[in-house]
Amino acid sequence: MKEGPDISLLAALIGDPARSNMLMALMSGKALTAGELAREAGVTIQTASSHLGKLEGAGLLLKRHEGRHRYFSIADEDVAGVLESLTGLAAKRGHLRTRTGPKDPELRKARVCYNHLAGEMGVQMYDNLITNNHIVLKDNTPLLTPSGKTLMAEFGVDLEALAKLRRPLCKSCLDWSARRSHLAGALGTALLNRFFELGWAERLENSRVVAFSKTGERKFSAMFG
Amino acid sequence: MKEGPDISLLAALIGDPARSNMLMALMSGKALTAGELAREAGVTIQTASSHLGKLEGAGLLLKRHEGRHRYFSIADEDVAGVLESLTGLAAKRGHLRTRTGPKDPELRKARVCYNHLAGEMGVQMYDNLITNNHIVLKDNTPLLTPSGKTLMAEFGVDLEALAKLRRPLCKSCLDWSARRSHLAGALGTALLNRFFELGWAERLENSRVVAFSKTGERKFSAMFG
DNA sequence: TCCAAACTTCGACCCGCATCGAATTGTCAG
DNA sequence: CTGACAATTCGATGCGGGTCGAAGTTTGGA
Repeated sequence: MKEGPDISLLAALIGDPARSNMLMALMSGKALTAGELAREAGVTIQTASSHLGKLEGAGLLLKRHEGRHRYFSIADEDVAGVLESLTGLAAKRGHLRTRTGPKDPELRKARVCYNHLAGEMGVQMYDNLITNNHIVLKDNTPLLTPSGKTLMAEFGVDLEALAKLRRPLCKSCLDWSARRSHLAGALGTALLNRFFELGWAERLENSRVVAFSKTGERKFSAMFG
Repeated sequence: MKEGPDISLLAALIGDPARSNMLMALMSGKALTAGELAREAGVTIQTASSHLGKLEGAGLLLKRHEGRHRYFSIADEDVAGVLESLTGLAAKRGHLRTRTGPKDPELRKARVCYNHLAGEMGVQMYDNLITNNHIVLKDNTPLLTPSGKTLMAEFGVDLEALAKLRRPLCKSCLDWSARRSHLAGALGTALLNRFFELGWAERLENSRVVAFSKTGERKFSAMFG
């Protein structure tokens, strides 16, 4: 009967409100300091430090020293995937947070998921890439076709640089708001960064919202609509 | 900051060892009584009843009355998906249960995942269906092609009956042991049941192991190898 | 060298909840 | 109706762990 991995350790870790708040804050993809995460979770810095130590010990977070700051970030995309799938189930079951902010509609439209674009616009882009045969799915992992590679090169994405990274180029990630998939992986990250570079969009402070400008959204639609 | 669903409730629910043991036992796909689940989790029946009430209240389990027994089962495939993804992460992080039984190799080879075939043979079957173009992936959801439909009909799967169900015909599910996808959904369930009907395999008591006979495995390989 | 800021460690408190005993309800068999 | 079994409810207990105050450690700046 006692077969397989033990999920209770990980789930209990995620199950504490202070820790889950920190994890959700880190789903913005940014690395945050212990102090920022403490404010985010609404606890003192001592408590936060204890939590962060446990999360790091379990392999859910990475810690990076920088001067007298300690920056924490989500360990990898597997962790991000588990958090998004849990978020999806919670949304479906109606377990919403008590204070739903006014930014909820913007979040559903376009937000950062760890390090790539999620929300309606993320799903739209992913669908468009597939229907235009720029990406094909093979055993659940998206693959860039030759036509996709030329498109990315024209758009200013350095595919050779991406290939040198250890990360997989393409991954799919389930969207909790749209309940559809969007593009993750190194390419997903590169595309989102390119949107920022081109001035199509910018990140709202202290939020996961990705705010597209009028012209930015028009160009996005022209390319992926 | 307080945006999106609250995952801490669900995660805390899964995070208790007794409850996670029950959930893992129910991942066999069978409906189990409160007493069986209590034995499985190693707690008294009163404690189990309390846990099961909470799990049902949160929408993770379904309760069915039958005489003086109450049968519990996983609520739906979304819940099963979250549990499998958590299991995958736990396995990768090495959070194994204390007492790993001798059946571990058999589990990795072929096991039941909620109600369909998982493990190496499950992945093998899924890969074969895709490479032979019996299933194509469209936006992460597998679709049965015409050639796939004739194959299933020849194999004795009543596709019309499956279409009448509310469940999606095909879904993909991430495998914690192989870290690849296998086939879930109504078709995945139907195929596994057909293997049992044909005598190719049978379930080991009190376990998720699917034991193929020699001839059963040979025929399976001839079809999906 | 001294101080301030960021963080960690230690220790104590205390709330929450898992756990089980006892009693209650419901169901089946005779 | 009675006894046996399955499960729920209630109440009491006890432990684990989240929380924060205070002290200690590391780093940066003056």
